[in-house]
Amino acid sequence: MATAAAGKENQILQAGLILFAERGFDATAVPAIAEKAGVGAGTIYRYFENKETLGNVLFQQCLGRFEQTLRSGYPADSENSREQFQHFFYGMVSFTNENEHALCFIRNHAHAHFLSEKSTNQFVQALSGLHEFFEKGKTKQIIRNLPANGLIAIFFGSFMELHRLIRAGHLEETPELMKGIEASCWDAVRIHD
Amino acid sequence: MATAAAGKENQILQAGLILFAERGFDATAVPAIAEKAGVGAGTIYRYFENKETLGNVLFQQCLGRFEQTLRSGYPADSENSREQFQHFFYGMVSFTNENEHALCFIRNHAHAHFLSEKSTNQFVQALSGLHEFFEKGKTKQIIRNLPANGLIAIFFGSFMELHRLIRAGHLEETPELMKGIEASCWDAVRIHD
Amino acid sequence: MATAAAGKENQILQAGLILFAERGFDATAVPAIAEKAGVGAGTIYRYFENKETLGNVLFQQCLGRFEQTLRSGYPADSENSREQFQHFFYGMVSFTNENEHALCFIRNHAHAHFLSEKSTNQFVQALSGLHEFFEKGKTKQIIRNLPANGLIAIFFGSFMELHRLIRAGHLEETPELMKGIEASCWDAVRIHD
Amino acid sequence: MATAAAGKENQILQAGLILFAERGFDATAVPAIAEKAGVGAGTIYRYFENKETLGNVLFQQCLGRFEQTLRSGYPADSENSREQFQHFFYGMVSFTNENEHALCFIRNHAHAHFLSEKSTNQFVQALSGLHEFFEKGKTKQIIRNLPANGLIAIFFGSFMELHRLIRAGHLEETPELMKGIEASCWDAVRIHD
DNA sequence: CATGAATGAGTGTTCATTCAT
DNA sequence: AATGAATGAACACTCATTCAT
Repeated sequence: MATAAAGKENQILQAGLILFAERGFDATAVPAIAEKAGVGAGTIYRYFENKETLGNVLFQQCLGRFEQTLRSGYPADSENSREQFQHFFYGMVSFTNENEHALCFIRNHAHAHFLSEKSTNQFVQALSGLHEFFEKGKTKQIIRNLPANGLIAIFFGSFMELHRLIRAGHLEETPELMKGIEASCWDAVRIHD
Repeated sequence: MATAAAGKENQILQAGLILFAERGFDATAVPAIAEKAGVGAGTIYRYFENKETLGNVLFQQCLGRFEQTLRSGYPADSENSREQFQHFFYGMVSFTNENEHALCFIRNHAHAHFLSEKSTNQFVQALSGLHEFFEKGKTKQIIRNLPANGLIAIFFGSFMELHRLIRAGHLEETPELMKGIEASCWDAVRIHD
Repeated sequence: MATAAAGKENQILQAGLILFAERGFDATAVPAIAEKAGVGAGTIYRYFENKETLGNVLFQQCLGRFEQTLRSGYPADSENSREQFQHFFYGMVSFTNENEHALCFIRNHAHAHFLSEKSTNQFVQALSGLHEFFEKGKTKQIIRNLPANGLIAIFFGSFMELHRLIRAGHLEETPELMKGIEASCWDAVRIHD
Repeated sequence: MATAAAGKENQILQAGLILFAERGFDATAVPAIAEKAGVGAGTIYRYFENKETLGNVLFQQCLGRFEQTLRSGYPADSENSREQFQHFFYGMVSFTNENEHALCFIRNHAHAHFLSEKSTNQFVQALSGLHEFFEKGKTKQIIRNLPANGLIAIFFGSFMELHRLIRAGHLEETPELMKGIEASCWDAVRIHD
């Protein structure tokens, strides 16, 4: 079967993602990943040089998918900043729903010791769309005059924390709630008359 | 000597806090804590049952101090919600400045595997002042009609992420910046006319 | 194809010899042998039961070739012991030159843990010509009255150590040097008037 | 007990020496050393950075003792070269008797992959007395005109091989035998009239 | 026949924890 | 009370060997 090999690699990546997201990188044993992936412990080392490499591949893969989600369908030419912001917001929502552990993993390991420079750069890269949006918005006097990475932090930090609450069951993800949160985030970053 | 013992305990707590904040709980070795604390490795086990206990004590202590900071001087009777909000905001700011590693540690371990139920509850408890503030504000039609823990998440998440940027040197903590951030956070949670 | 199979077996033997000689048996991985031999790792197990067997086959083969070299052209009927000794000496010299890694491998693994009894016996067997020569020489009062295996040890030990020096580049193999060494070895084992 | 700590280190060194000498460095597992030494596996790492370090410490220690044996009581001022040579020979004999596994270990690992440069230098250093002796002997026209390291190889190689035979029980170490071997080695390196 | 992906026992090493001092 | 040497279970990782293809 041609998919067998790729299958194993994916099983390892998936198992690693779940365990890293749930327990953290340092608290996850390689044999535990192997067991969850349904492969032998040695098999992991056929696909990844070591545990750190697996962590970095996973990190970059998640960020790549995240960036993809934010970019695809972005109304770049629109003059409606709010519409663009909503694209980002609901893009992130759908990303979290489609990639159950990805954002959790990214969030908890965004500044972890095992990350390579490439991984760190990927993080900046993934948010470059938002960065650009905020910069443009500031020149158009629509977005608050704060450093763009600060604005990203406000938006991203809020979102992450809310995401956790929802995942933990402390908040129910209803359309109304999401609408309220989106409005809140928007009001946090925009200029008010 | 009673103070000597208390001194050792504090040295251990301080060393543990710094290392847990900088490297993470799992990546920190107990002997490393002992060395930084200037005590023998075995001494740690005279004051704390095990590494997890030390982690939990530290977590609860930090949150206790955090809660204290938010509570002390709170203008509970004021009718000016904005003033109350500013108290929270600048309380958090001064807390981070006075407790260099505390918020970092809390942030990175807020949902760690080693936390006891008591620690988790302490987290909720520490934010209960904010919770109350938001609930009252909602009845007064000043605060957005979102679940209080959601509002906390927005405020706290933003603040944490910004704190990281500042600590990493990517953002400079100037009075203007803090004023801008405070306004942003306020606009995120309040109702706009 | 019969030759193809034999070809593979020889490739494996050759690769194994080189790596065992250079790195040692224990420090050589089977997949490394496979790679050097240009065959799949599994193929090795088609020709050899396991790594130990490969080591033993190699050991015996090298010793067999060594014995062959010493035997062929030996002036058995000569009354000139020195001439016979020179045959052994220069036979060993030419063997080392024609079998770059064989003596190295033999030397470093002459008493290795993986050797079977048969391999050990082969070692004695390979030197039986020398043994006989020394025994005869002793009865003829030409060779020193020491146990034959002791005389072999003196001759063989010297030769091996010199061989290493030459291979390591610490000594240059010139005809004069070889002549001097031969004389030295001969003086070590013969009776002096 | 003051000797307890030093005792452990010595137990580890002794156990390591025996196992490395008998089985070889690569074929010896660290837990096996620990077991033979009667200590926990982790204890080895309190005294030695890693297995390689243990190997190098052992190598240097053995060579140090060897050099000491050769140096102590050496009749440096004697004009009698034969007497000096006998000092070396019987020094080596007594060294092998007093340090059962040391020479075996040195011999089998004299060019092993794990040796540091310092260890390699120590090897040269340990034989520097012999080197000097041979060089002086050559100028005095007593020693054969061969490179000194070649002469060392002849002497050392013979001795090593004989040592193995004796240790394996294939040769009995009697005074007569040793006298004969000494004479043989001397005749190997000296100039004959 | 030949392969090389897959395995898991075994390796060297770390570290939370204990305990004799 | 305080220590830190000692421990051994658990870790990340390797490699001889197997077997489906």
